Amino acid sequence: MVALRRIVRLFRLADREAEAQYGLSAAQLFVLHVLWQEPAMSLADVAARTMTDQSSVSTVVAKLVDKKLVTKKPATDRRRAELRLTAKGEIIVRTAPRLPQVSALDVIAAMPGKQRAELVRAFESFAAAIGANEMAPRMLFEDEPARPRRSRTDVPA
Amino acid sequence: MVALRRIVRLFRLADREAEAQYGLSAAQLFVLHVLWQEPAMSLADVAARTMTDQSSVSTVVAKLVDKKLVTKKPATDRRRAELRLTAKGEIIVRTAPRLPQVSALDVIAAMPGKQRAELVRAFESFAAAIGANEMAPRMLFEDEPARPRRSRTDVPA
DNA sequence: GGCCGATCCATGGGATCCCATGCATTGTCT
DNA sequence: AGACAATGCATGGGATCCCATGGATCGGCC
Repeated sequence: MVALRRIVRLFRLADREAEAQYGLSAAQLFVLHVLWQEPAMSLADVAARTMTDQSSVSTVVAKLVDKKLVTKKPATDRRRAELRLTAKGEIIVRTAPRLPQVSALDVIAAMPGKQRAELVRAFESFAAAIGANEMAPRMLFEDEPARPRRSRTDVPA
Repeated sequence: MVALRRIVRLFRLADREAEAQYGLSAAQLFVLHVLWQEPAMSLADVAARTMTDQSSVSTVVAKLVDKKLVTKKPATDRRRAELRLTAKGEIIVRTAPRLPQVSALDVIAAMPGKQRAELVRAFESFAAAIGANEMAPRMLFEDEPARPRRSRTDVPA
């Protein structure tokens, strides 16, 4: 369906204005935004909230720490790191152009309630119909049996 | 919105079964599917239909040609190449697991007409609301003024 | 305290994606 | 025929994404 493909592509071709002005990629800006909403108690927390893999977030966050936009403080559990915006990072989130993913939420919030409910219902029924919801629980920290560590022997047949 | 993010993630974590069995990535399988629907008169044609960049398609198609799943034949205009599936490629498209992007279309086709119309309308109004449609015309070969060749001086400010 | 399984994150490897650019080809104009 | 702008694709560079894995840390059990 063309509309869905366009949406996906828009999200992919995220605004380059932030990059031109601030030297930030869309992924970096998205992580900044996520931390602006709430600091994270771990990298895995960020990964869950951005719905990307831990290893991807590790790389992006490292760059943001380099740029002094994010601080990374060892937690009590020394395997973890607490992540929050620096003052500089906060200014950037406030002044940088909005990512499509972020401004889309504004569009939805501004919708009349009835229309918004319809839209949400349509999206959710579609996500259920194509099995997208079965991908999510692992990422959303819902109660789940521990997932076996990934290995070659666990590759689905 | 969670449902939409789940959908996007599902598409990203495309089925790994094809990869395990056939050594094909989701992108490769998607291109096979697109060529199965109709051979392409050029790489740009494939790029438009997959809504990805020409350079990405160039790489993916090169690999499919290597694997003898696609043939690449110079066209009359020697800048272009005509692409079509080999017999081997056709067998694979028929027997390989369906990509979520492809099976999603089946889900939609199987919907009752009223529900389908609602869903399509929801997606299209959302796409319009977030400006996704303004990204697309260039890719869809619609009549448009020629886009200037990309160069550093054309980077949006 | 020692052992072991579980967990967290950094890192490697590979693929894909985009933008930019070079080179070959084509079409148009003089 | 020659010049030039436009077009198509391969390729380089960089970023991100995922899976796999290693090393450090933690928690539970003996």
